[in-house]
Amino acid sequence: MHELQKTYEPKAFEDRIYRYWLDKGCFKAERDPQKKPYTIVIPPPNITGQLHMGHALDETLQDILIRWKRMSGYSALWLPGTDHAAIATEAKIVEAMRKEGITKESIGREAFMERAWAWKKQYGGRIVEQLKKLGSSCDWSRERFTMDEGCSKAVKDVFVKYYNKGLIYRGERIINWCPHCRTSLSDAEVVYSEQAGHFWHIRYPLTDGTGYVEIATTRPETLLGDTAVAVNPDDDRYKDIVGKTLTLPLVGREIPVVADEYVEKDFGTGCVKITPAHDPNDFEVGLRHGLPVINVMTDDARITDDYPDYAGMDRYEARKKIVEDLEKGGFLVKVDDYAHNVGECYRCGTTVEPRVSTQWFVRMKELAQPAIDAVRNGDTKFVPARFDKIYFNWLENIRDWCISRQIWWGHRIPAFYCDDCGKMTVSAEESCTCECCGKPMRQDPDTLDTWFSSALWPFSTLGWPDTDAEDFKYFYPTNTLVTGYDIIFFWVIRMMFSALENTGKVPFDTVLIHGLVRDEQGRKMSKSLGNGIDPLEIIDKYGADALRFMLANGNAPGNDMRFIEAKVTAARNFANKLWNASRFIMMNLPDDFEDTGLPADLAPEDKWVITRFNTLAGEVGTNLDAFELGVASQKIYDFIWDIYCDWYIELTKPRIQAGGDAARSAQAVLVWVMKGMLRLLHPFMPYITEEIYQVLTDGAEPIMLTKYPVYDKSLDFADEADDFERITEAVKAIRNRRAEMNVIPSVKAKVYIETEYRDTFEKGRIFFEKLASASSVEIGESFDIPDSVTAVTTDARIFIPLSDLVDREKELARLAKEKAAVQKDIDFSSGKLNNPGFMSKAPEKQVEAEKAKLARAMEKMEKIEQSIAAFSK
RNA sequence: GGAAGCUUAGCUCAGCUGGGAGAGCAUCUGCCUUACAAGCAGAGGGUCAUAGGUUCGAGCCCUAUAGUUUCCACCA
Repeated sequence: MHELQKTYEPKAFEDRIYRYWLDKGCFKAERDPQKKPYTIVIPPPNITGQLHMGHALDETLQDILIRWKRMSGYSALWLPGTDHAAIATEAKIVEAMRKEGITKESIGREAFMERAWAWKKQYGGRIVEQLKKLGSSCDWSRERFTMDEGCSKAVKDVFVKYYNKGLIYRGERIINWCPHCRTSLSDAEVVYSEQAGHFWHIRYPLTDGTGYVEIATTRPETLLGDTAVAVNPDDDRYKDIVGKTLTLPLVGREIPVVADEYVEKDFGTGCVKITPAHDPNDFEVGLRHGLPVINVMTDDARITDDYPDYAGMDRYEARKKIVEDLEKGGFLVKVDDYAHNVGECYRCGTTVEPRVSTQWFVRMKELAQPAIDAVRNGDTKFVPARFDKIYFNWLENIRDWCISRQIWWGHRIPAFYCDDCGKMTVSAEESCTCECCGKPMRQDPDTLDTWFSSALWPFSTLGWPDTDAEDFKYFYPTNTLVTGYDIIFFWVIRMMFSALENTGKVPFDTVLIHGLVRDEQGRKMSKSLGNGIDPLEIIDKYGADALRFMLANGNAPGNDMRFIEAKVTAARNFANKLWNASRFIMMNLPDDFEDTGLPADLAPEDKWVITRFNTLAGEVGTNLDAFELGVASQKIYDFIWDIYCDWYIELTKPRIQAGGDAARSAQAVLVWVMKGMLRLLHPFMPYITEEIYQVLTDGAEPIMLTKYPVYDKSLDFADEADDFERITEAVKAIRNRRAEMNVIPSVKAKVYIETEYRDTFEKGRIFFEKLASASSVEIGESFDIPDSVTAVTTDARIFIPLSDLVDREKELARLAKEKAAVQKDIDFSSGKLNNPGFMSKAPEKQVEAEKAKLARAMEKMEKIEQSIAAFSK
């Protein structure tokens, strides 16, 4: 057995403890038929990622839950893994190659994939190692990756199944295009930000030469692809020109004027240029009116060769040139400043270009409905519940999901084409031969949206599509999904409908939503602001336990929190407090101490602390059941610091110093409560609790595999505990009086306690000496000690004869003030009890409580009045 | 345009199904009382944004208003 070192230094043991858990196989979940399963699948961090505060919060909450459930008798599985992060990873690799002067195209798909896998091998494990520093009790033997064999099989199977059911289709649609990543994006992958732009007003002349219409646009370069101008059918200004044609400036194309409800009469000029290939709304208008779709840009947003004057220019150069040319040609009417929202790629921030192209889509309507129903009928619930509104809102307005990406790193779309006859086959096979021509088919070059595979994560990681897989049968559906509100759209929704469609069950029963960790000023932590705080640095400085406690404590689910270093310091100080308390206990244990549980001969203070601990255990369980982790941790903190350290340890000191049987029973209770509170705290601060427990129990067993305390009726000594508080109340009253009068602790004074609870106070005699600086204690029915300091509690009048310090005037004034305060209590309580409404409508429990309160106040009032009378003599 | 959150002590935030407002930090006063100065004992500090309403009773429920943050939609 090693001893605890004098100061709390988390660095000295955290890594050692983590290895100890790994060596003992503590994280490994067994499929124990005797136990109930409890499963969490980790939101897989990107392999490109570095641990940030968001992860730290997310993992901490999951680890608290999984450790608590594991200690509560569940077969608890926390399944870890990583996400291949298609676009983000490909971007990193392309960037690395660029530095070497290589491009994707120059080395080809196969060589690129080799590089990508090598990159994954080298860096993909980095974030996993960082997770371990936090103390995450993941079952690493079950670690998965979204592109491993099993997950890839699940992806293919789902794709083929969806296709055969008509849930996946391929078609030419307008999609969000990132010219930098050169791929399509889903709606969820576009973020909007307001930007200062311009509104260019341009004249389009009527072909018959009878005039012109004026349109306004924020993107004049798209003029090249205009195939109509639309007006509102009810707009009298333009009634006559509907059906006529215009001559498109610079291009010379003849385009019709069409009438469409989409156009708002009162906005702009009431005339809208229609570019079906480069605007989602225009695309719809185009469909309604059978307009041609003319794509004017390449995949990197340059003008195509069809427009020689602008060919090869990027869209912003082209914009400039086109505006100049319009001006020269007399078509430009005016330019207004205009702030508008611009869509950007969520990965690289490049302005998205809406673009018509052939892509694969998931038909969402049929899939969305069961996902809506599952939350509506409570199969899955959000914590806090308000997030279901966001969920419903998104699902009810969902559009088809564009799942194909024009990148190479990811799951390749399992569709094959025959170049001879044009036949397409969708198949999970590696390769296909054309049914008609018997020739090898060419696989679709595109890959799938990274979220397509993460949507299957809760079941693909457990062995699905093999529905007989033991893990799948035992651990699925999972229980709690812990994630930030910012990825409800990306992930939670897609897991919901994917699980319902493929497994017939919801993927989890609860979604615990947390907020963002912001900086001290409340700003979002971001790379560009450079205000991010590295969790690893914090762990290095204060320990993982302090960071975890800070993240879990005093925060309500779903709310953002600020990262304030002082809060970590406070958590570290708490750990230090616990550390020192355990040192105190251990240095006072005899070498032959045998831990045989609670002794038979419990002192009043023992029953008091045991009762309070027992109550705490009950409350913590209730709070954890309700996912109120912050409330639970606060209660544990309060108990350890205020009850155990500040009171109970002090209360045991007389017995410890006395030695013998008294000391032995005190030691036994100290150890018993210490072990209990270490267990309660363990999910929050796993390292320090394990370290102390190991030393305290001489390495008998890991605390993380012991039983989590729950309320135990046989340990509830409520009446005796309440009785004991007459003593603590009196001690506090004496301390209070002494402090007010600036009497230092080394100045001892005799204490006379006048009370009807003489037995109670007799038992607490020693505490007045040790905790209230009493030189000696007299307990009696009635005292008359002139010129003494008085302290009054509900149950006692206490006289402290510090005659030279007593100022009668001040003392009387103080008593008068106290009297007024108690009088207020009496008025309040009797007011309530005299209120017929309260008496007839309030629950009986309330009425009884109020009566008891009044009785206590009356008792105290009587004592104050006695004291005033004595002083006034 | 639609939706949600927040507004509680100087600061950062808790406050469970409505029953006389709490913590940490900061401030002030004492104290090295041999587990802990990363500590101990005390103190001060709040018309719980505003205005109505429901209720015997409202920080908590309802309505409106103001400020603030965020999400969704996207009128060219």
